[in-house]
Amino acid sequence: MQGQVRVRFAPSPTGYPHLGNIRTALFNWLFARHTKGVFILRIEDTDQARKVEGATEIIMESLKWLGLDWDEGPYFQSQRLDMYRRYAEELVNEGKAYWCFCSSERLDKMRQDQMARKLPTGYDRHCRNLAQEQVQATKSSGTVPVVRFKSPLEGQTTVEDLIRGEVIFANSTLDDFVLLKSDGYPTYHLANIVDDHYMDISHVMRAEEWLSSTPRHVLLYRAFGWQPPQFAHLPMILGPDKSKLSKRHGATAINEYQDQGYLPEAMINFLALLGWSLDDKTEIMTVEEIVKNFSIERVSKTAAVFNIAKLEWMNGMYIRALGTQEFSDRSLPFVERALPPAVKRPIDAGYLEQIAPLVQERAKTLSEVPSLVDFFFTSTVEYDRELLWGKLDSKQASDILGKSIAALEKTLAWDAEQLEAAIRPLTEELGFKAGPFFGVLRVAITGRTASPPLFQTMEVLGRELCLARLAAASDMLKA
RNA sequence: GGCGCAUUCGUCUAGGGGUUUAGGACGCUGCCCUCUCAAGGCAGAGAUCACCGGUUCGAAUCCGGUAUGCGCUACCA
Repeated sequence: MQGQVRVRFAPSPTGYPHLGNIRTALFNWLFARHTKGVFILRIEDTDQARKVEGATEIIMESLKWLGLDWDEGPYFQSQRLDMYRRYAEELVNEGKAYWCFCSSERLDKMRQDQMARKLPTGYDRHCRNLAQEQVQATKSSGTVPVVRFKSPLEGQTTVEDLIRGEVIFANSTLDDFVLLKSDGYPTYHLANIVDDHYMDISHVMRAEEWLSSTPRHVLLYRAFGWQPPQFAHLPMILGPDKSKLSKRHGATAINEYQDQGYLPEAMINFLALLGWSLDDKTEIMTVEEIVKNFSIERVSKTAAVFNIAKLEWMNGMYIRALGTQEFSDRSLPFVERALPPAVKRPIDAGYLEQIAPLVQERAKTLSEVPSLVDFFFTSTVEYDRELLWGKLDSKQASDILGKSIAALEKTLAWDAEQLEAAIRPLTEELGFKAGPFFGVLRVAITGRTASPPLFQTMEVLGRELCLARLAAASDMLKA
């Protein structure tokens, strides 16, 4: 299939995928979907030492959560060891690579030395020209070698980058990097090139940190006689201190955002805008719109600082756009998980749905919902009695409560309209403004000074609970 | 130290030589709405487009240099 776009997301399972990784996955996916191409998932598990148990599963779950479905894979490099070894040996046989027996001690010392003398660091090519017999002898003595690539000593290598243009590297700055490690695993460089070629990858879209090693990759393609794919190095995502985003910056793993109640659709929208833009004004977009409009030409060159305040805003926008039922359903697991243990389970979904419209526009994340709705579920509410009167005094609060209880006891239809009709006239009667007056009732009923509108809250809470809480407040003032 | 990339409001960004008194968004401030908190509406502050030279009638936009930031510099990816 000539001309078809084939891209891949190739994470290494050395940890949970963070925002930067996922943004890379997203851009690849967007490009594939936009071009009706193929999106491939490949797990680059060639580092046995840093491998993290369960990371592959989390990677796949995260992609699924966001709706980034892949068409092929997951492929695992650890299952293709023979192939990499074969290609490494092929290069050795052709004189384009060589066996290196240098111990890590020697390498360390060499590096220390170079740094101390302020010289560029890099392998000193000690084993580059070993005689055939020497290689055989050392091998049979039991020393396990690595395979190193024979980088050209002079000339330059040009990388064509779709985002950055032509980037030129002097070959003298490239050392003889390792292709095959002594444990039989390939390095990233080898496995990556072999796989990208073998999988017929048309575009390599990855983070900018890879730009420096791209000339090595170009050289490798050339050594194999293969056509390199097109490269596009994406701008990096930075923490507030402008350094590469990492665990140091707090929550960076994508699944933490899921736990914190961010919606996948908001996450996609936000991440898409980190390094890409549609125009000078459009920000809220559906995935379909993003897919339709995505292009590498509009990817920016400059690194972006991850701005969580804007993510929160955007998530709030998406939450408010949800239907009540949808919002309620998606909040349920969070409520189930975070409400006090005393609240009986399972949580009444129907009741939650009644509450939902009252809190929906007040939540920036789903994980805030439990703390917004808890007083609807507990039998009583707790608060400091001073809260009850606020700027008034306890005597006034006591009057307000007494009169309100009396009026409410006579109210038969317990809906917001009737409740307001019963209470509001009292404010004038007793000479208070509505604010402070309702404030007393609000604290008595919800236990807090900020809540959804009073009468709607009372309607949902029901006559019995409301009267009980008002009575409790009244008693509290007498005590 | 070497190599590479980048540089527009605090942050995300628009801008591809004259339409720019540099536009939008988040955040911030104020006002309106209002029973509180939100949401919403309106207004405002906030960028000598890193700096210095050059090209041009004209530069945020093109070209050099400098500075700063970041990345890479592993038998990690």
